[in-house]
Amino acid sequence: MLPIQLFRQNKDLVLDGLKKKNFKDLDLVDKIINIDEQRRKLQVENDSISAAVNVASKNIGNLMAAGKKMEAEELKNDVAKNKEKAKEIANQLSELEKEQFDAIIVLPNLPHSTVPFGKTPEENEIIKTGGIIPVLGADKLPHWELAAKYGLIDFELGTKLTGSGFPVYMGQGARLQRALIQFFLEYNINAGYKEYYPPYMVNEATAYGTGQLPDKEGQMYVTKEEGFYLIPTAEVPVTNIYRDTIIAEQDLPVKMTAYTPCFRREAGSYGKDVRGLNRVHQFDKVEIVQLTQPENSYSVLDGMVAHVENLLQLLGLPYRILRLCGGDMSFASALTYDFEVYSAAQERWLEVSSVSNFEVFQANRMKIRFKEGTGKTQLVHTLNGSSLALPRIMASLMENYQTNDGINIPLALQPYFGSEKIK
RNA sequence: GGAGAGAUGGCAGAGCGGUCGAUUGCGGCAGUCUUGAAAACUGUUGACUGUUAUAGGUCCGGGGGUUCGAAUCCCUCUCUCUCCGCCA
Repeated sequence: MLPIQLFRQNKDLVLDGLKKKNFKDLDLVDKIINIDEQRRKLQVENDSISAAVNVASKNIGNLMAAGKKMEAEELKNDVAKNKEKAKEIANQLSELEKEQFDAIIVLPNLPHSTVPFGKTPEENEIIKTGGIIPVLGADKLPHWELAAKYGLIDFELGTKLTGSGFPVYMGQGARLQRALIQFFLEYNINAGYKEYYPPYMVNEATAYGTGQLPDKEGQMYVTKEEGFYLIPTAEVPVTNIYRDTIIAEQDLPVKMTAYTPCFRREAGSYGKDVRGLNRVHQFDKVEIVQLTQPENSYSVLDGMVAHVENLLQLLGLPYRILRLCGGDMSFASALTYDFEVYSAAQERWLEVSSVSNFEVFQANRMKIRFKEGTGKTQLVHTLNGSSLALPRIMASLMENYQTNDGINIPLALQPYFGSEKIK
């Protein structure tokens, strides 16, 4: 949620940002500013009545103690009148507050100045390409066929147990999955991230904090009795660890990592997009989250991008890094870099990580603040990224490293996997 | 699932209708003393809103009520703890 101060101080900045994000309903900005002015006027009125009532109440107490009952009664009448007026104002006030909130909550975050203009994924900016795309023979197989050939993943079995999009990993496939999780976590921990193992279900307040609610309600699974949401990413519980807290400045940056399964309903997808591991309802991911001072957040973002890039290099996968355009960015993000790896049998790029700076957008909702040296409290910037999402890494590893007699395991992964090759 | 107790500032813990945003202790910060540190002593130490700045207003788990006035009384919800039952 955008801080209201921004509207008062820099309306043009808000408007320009919203345009870049292709937000249509720009009239909301003026509406919010108007409401805010009215609201504050009423607030002042309300406060002065409260002040009068407070003084009168104290006087009544004193008069009663002095035995001047008549005068006390008179004052009581005054107070009663004031309170009637106050009630009216309070009603208007809460109405305005709600109106303001409803208007401001639907506004997306403002994009960073480096975010390119654009509406569709095609307009994302490719800022870097790395690694070498392997040359495969004509008999190359897509990962779903490799999965069947070596008995690594059973998609139909998952359909039997649950439904489509819930693959069952088995044997060497399950082991590869476990090895990747371990590898990613260790890599993050070595870079100074603290490991967390959070709940896989969260309550409404938590889902709201990171912006899943009210924006993406339909994308999450919900439990029937409790109304808990199955997490679509570890970002949700992990960032919320610091909800409603004031962090000492010397404890920044806070660096957290967590492995969790992720659950996404992803209604409306079809065709080659959902084939095999390309898009599933349950998948594993290792996430990194940082909370920082505002002035550091963009260098921290660069650091996280380098961190994820290095991980892909260790796996020897061909990758590219995209800076998302305004129209393709998520609701809450100010700047997002997507990482895609090339899956050499499908001959397509697959998104495996998304690294974003949310600036104060999430922190404002969650009231995550820090205390400066001067004693002033202000909102932190929140950042997160995947390092990494598992299924598409699996897909690309399988396809790119396939040989006639098996699938090679990259060197960096071998200590975790326990052998050099899947046969 | 059954029975009982409780939720107050970073933590511990008082307050049970009026000058309480809240006694006190610990912790934190600053100072005195010291070559330095510790100890001791002194002072200071919540958040939000708001004003040019003062001021003012709000907040004692959430919501509602009684009252001129509520942390204090009533209702309700949520959560925590203790005991019993059940269970991996």
